[in-house]
This record gives sequence, structure tokens and C-alpha cells, in this order.
Amino acid sequence: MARPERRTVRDLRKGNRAVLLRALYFVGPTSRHELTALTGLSAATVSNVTGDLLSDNVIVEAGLVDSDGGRPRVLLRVNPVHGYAIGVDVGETHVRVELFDLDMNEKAKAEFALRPGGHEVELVVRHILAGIEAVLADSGVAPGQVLGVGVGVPGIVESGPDALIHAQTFGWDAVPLGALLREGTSLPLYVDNGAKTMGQAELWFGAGRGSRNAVIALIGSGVGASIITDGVTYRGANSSAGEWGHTKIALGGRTCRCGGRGCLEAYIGAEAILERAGLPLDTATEQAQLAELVRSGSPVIDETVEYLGAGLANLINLFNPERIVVGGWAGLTLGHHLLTKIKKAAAENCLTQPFSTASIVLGRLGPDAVALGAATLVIEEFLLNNTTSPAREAAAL
Amino acid sequence: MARPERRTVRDLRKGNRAVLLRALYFVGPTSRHELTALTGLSAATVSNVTGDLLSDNVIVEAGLVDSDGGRPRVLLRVNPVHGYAIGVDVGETHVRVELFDLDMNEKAKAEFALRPGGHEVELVVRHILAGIEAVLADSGVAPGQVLGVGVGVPGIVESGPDALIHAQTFGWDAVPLGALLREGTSLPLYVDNGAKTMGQAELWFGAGRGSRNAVIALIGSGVGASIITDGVTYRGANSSAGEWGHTKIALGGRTCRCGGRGCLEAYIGAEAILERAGLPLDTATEQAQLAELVRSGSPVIDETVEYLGAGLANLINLFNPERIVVGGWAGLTLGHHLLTKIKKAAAENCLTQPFSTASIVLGRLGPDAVALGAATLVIEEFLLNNTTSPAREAAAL
DNA sequence: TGACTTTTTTCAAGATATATACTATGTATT
DNA sequence: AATACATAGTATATATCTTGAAAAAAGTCA
Repeated sequence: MARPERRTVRDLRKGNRAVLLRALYFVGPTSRHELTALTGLSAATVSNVTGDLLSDNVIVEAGLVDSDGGRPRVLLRVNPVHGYAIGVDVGETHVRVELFDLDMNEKAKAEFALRPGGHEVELVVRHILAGIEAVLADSGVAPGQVLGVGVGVPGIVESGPDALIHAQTFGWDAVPLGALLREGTSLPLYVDNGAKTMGQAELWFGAGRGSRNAVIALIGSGVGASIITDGVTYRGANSSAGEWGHTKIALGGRTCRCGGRGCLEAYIGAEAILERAGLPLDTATEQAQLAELVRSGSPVIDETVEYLGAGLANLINLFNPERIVVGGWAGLTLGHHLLTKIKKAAAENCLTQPFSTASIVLGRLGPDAVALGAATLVIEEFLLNNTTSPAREAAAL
Repeated sequence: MARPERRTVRDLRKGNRAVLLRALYFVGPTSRHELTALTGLSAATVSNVTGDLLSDNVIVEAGLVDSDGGRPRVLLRVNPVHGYAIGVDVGETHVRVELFDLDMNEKAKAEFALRPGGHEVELVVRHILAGIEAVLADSGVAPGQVLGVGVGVPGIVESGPDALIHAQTFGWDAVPLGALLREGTSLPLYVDNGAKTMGQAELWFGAGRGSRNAVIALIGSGVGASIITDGVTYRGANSSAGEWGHTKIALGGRTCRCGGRGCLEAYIGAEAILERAGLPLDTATEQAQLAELVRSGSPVIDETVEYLGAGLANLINLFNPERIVVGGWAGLTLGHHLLTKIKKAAAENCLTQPFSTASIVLGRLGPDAVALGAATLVIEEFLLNNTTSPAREAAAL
């Protein structure tokens, strides 16, 4: 029941513009000639549309390529300074704001520490707005050049103009973060769950590159997953899809911090691992503690690997992805030393056929990719709908 | 990273034709005027395209509607006899072939019993081909009027021209059913997993109508799920998505017939329930046995409800659907008497927010909807790509 | 019968992609 | 140095498409 849309003849141009821009963005410097093969468009249309894009300064020429006896090709590429994207990472311990050019080079950065338990909405909003000011000032980028601000936050984000957020760990219940931020800035806003933004970063620039059906598993203190279906982050009916951590893996088992019993997170979440090993909880040293557990070959780790493997197997059975990316700081710590065992555990708990087509790999971007991923929300919109330059129009208001 | 496509100006017409045809198919008799509102197209375009559709005999006029003082509206509808779709259900005990008109009225039916263990590919192929002949003869429909044949089979179906099938229960390993059938018929073929076709039937005509994000849970002897994302059946990288039955719900628990331990199917599959209740397995009476267990309030059933609820909760946490449809004969037997308890068990094992937006309902089509669903594969293609009448062209060869 | 209302069609205008012919810009050869 | 050749990119003519406005169609109501 796929619904086709498209109406007017003008949408055609818009669509083809998006097709070309996307190709240029992900493939990199390319000639018009190659673009015809890449997109299936005729040479004439490529010439036309790239002409538009050039005169809008969205793309620029990027040198020539010698040919063996013909006119040399002119390479085209996205103009990295045509616009900028701001990514915000709202984490448990900090608010981080980063400004990127279109090549995703970080041009400026601002960070604010959060006290444990100090997650008042007003404070976070103030930090974000101050961060935006700061990165703009540092980089010398004018607000009109910013295509938008992506924000990655914990919890469930209901998409909509208000961007209602439900985040248990922050004590946020239906907080309209979008509306609050809009009072302080006129830049276009894109708010999403941080695990999803990080997943999108891995998908675009990390271990998930090029896959159309993938799951990015994120294992830190909490456990989540970002599900990619047909190349797009799947959000479900209310943007809460991917709550892998609280799926039941051992019905009636350990009590989870969500209150339920037998959740996957109660076994493979970092805090749960340390707790099961009888170690005291201390956010400052937990990473070292976990690393030590892994190094010493604790039996708790063996058990964790078993649960993790089964959890991944469940994802493979349900989603039949071509790739599973294991990320998050705890996931990376486990994975760096135990990937083979994890794969083995997954194989044992998974149907043969889907397992054989799914490759399990480690994340490549590290745990700090939330802000980068948030910025990709802006880029995603830019690649899809840039009739002329919507952000500028909006900013001009 | 959604990839826009579309190229030429001709695709526009094709797309808008599909938009209108889909609207007419799912909304029913409608006037051109209403169609403009429904589709967002201009009145002129609606008039143009419906003109084409009328002259191609794809749609027909369906009476007038009085107006209060103006020209009466002419109702349009899909011409039910413009074409026909054949649906095939390959089950453990039978091969059933049904022929439907576009309104999904059954016009003819043929059924062949299969002996237990008698699932040789050649036999099944022979039955299917004989069934096609039979329903064509019975209904008097010419092969050229058949838009295609949809086939629902057990196991994993790799999409592709050969339609490779892996079905453990049938002892099929990479059986190229599509290729084999093509030797005996020139009709367009669409092969898919039977649980998915049944799910699509519920989605189109049953309890899933109108939902864009849904999961159809199918509980019979085996346990599976059909996942609907954005209104389309999600198949994953190799069409095996939705293997819910073999996800682990109790790591290290009961041994499943797949060989694994702790699979959901080992708890809520019909055979597993009977086995746990200490009853002898007998396919002839298992439905009655299960009903009796439910009626008598066996503790095994209570436990089953708990596992089923948790399994559904996992689906809700992962997919955040707006609707969960419980189907399959065992699912319906359980659901008819215990839906409240099942919902309660699901709520206890699910995050609050996604649970609150998911309604859990029972399937409406009964367990025999596999063939109907298989036929919807044909219709789906018809609604999407009917430039003139591809089936006729193909059949004319 | 004529005014009015609502639906549907017609028609001219504007926009698009493509194919084909053409121009631009290099290398290879004489 | 001049010419032929090869490849890249552009301009023009053509066929479609959607749309908005005007016109036509098909009724009701007084």
C-alpha cells in the first residue's frame, strides 16, 4: 500500500534537484557526465539542474579531470560553505553544541557541564541558546547562513511543532522543547532522540555507510537501537520505535531500572553489568570499571555476551538487516575485545538464514557522535527540500 | 536518507494515475469532485486522468448522486471485472487456489489436500498449476484478464525472479518456486511468505485498515509477524523480516522445534501450548484441544498469556505501532476469551508511552485469508503500475 | 421559462525532460 | 603548426504534463 504522491510538473524539478544534490553530497566530487549515469537523468537535465545549483551557489566546481583525448570533465561538489548546520547533544552530564559546514567539518564547539540531577528544562534551554550564540560568534558564521539546528535528547520525542519530550532520566514529562527553543531563536529546529541521531551519524559517516536495512545498537548506561529501514531512520507512530533496551529477554528475570523485569538493559546495560559484578556505581569511573571487568575475563562478562548475542539475534530475526552496528561506549568496550564471542552467541540464538546475511560490526564514530548526528537532521532536510534556500528565507523574517 | 526518484514528465501522469486509482480502490465510489480534495490534484487533471482510466475501462461510472440544486455528481469506481487476481495458499495440509475480481469477490476456488510430509515441490507446483486451470475454467475468465498470481508459502522467500524459498517444515532449501511455476504459466507471479500475505489481507480489508504503522501477529502452530511500516509490508534485506516466533523471550528456557532455547514460539505456539499442558499432539484435534484448555482455565494458558503479552510488548517497544492485530487460529482462540488479560500482560511488560498509543485488536479475517492476501500482492502491483494493462500485454505474448 | 447552482470539461499558458544537433576543449597525428 | 579525433557540456525543438480560468453541462427552484 505504498502511496505514490507527486503532483505538479514543478515537483519534478524539485525532485531531480534533490536527486542530484544527494548524489553529489554522498558520492563527492563528480562530473556532470558521471551524474547522468548515477542518477539516470539525461545529460541535458543534469546540465540544466546543475546550472541552477551552481547559480544558487549550492554547488561549486572542483577542478578538472584529465581525459585521454577529449574535453576534460569539470568536477562538481557541494559548496561546503553554502550553509552550516548546528548539532546539539543534550546528555546526562553536558550540553554540547557544535557547528559544522556542509562537509561536516566542525567549525566551532561549545560545551556546558550539567550537575547530576541538574536537568531543569530552563537550564538546558539556556545552555542550548547560549551555545548557539557561542558557536556562531566563534566561527563568524552569520545566522542567515545556518540551515538549521538539530538537537539530540534522551527519551522519547514526539515529532510535531512542539517536539514534546518524555525523558524519565531527566524528569521530563511532555516538555515542549521545540516550542521553548523557538522563543529564543528563529533558526529551523529538528529535535530527535539522541540514540537515533547517533545512529544516523553511523549510517551516514560511520560503520553503517551504504546499508539500506540496518540496526545501530547503542549500549551505554542505557540500551537503545536506531532502526534503519530502506535507508531511513524508522520512527514508528510516535517516534519511539527502537526501544530495544526494555524488550524482555528473560521474562521474570532481573529487575530493570524501568521497573520491569527481565529487560535486556538489566543485563547488558553498563550499570547493570557493574551491579551484577558487585561493583559500586560511580559514573566517574564506570568506564574504567567495565574495561577492567572485560580484561579480567569476569564470568559476568561471559553472561553479558550471551545476553547481548541473544538481543542482537532478536533484532536480526525481526528486522532482517544487512548490517548490525554495535555502538555506545559500553558496546564498544565489549565489542573491541569480544566481538567474535558476541557473534557466536548471536548465531546460536538466531535463525540461520537471516543471520547469514547480517554482518555485525563495531561503530566507528565513538560515543560523541550525537551532535554530529543531530546535525545530519538538518542536512537531511537540506538535501530533500532546497528549492532556493529555505533557511535563509526563514532567517530573513 | 530517503532517496527521491522520479524522472521524466511522463512519470507524473503515471504517478497521478496511480494516486487516483488507489483512492478509488480504497475509498470506493467517489465523484471527480471529491477526488480533487482527496488527492490534491486539480479538477482538470482529475478529469483528464479519469478520462484515460475510463477509456481504458479500468474504472466505470457508478450512478449519480443528487445534488441540492446543481449538476449531480457522477460516481466513479474501479471496474471490478477489468481484471482478476489469483491467490494461492500453500499450507501444511493443502494447496488452495482462489480467483478474485478486483472487488475481491471470490469467483472460483480449487483446493488440493496435502498428506502430512507430502510436500514435494513438484507436487505443489502441479497442484498450483492445476488450480489455476481449474479456477479459470470454473469462472470462465480468460487468462488474458488475469493480472497475476500471488502465492503465499511458508518459510523465507527471497525476492527475485526465481523466488527462492527456504521452508524448513517443507524440507525446502532454496527451492526456486517462481522459476518452476513460470515453466507452466505465463501469468505474472508474486511469491511471498504466507504470514506476510495474510498480514496484508488484515491490513487492507481486516482489523488493520487505515493504519500506517502496525504489526500483525500470527499465532498458529508456528508464530510469526507481519510488520507494516508506513503502510507497506516491511521485508528487510532478504525478505525474512518478522520472524517473531524465534526471538528469545526466556534465554535458556524451553527448547523450541527450531532447535534453539527460549524462543517465543516454544511458549505461545499452539503445539508448544498443548505440549506444555501434557496433551498428545494431533493436528486433527489440536484446535479443539486448545479451545478446551482456554475454556477450562488451565494454568498453562495463564502462563501463555503472560508470554504472549510480553512478546507483544516487545513488538510495541521496538516498532511503536499504532495498532497490533492478533491473528492466526491459536491467536484468535486465545484472544476471543482473554484479550483483556493479554492487554494487561502487555502493559506490564511495555514502556508506558508507546503502549498508550498502540491498540491491540483481534484479526477479523480468520485463518483462511492467506490466499486473499496473496491476491493483494497482485492488486498492489496493479494499483502502482498500470500504464495500460501490463498483464494483458504479458499474456498476449 | 429563466435564474441559479454545482459539476465537469475545454483551452491556453507555463514548465519540464529528452533527443538531437551543436559547441567547447582537450589530445593525437601528420 | 595544422588538422583530425574524442569527449564533455549546452542549446534548441518537441512532446508531455499540470493548472487556472473560462466555458459547458446538467440539474434545481421559483
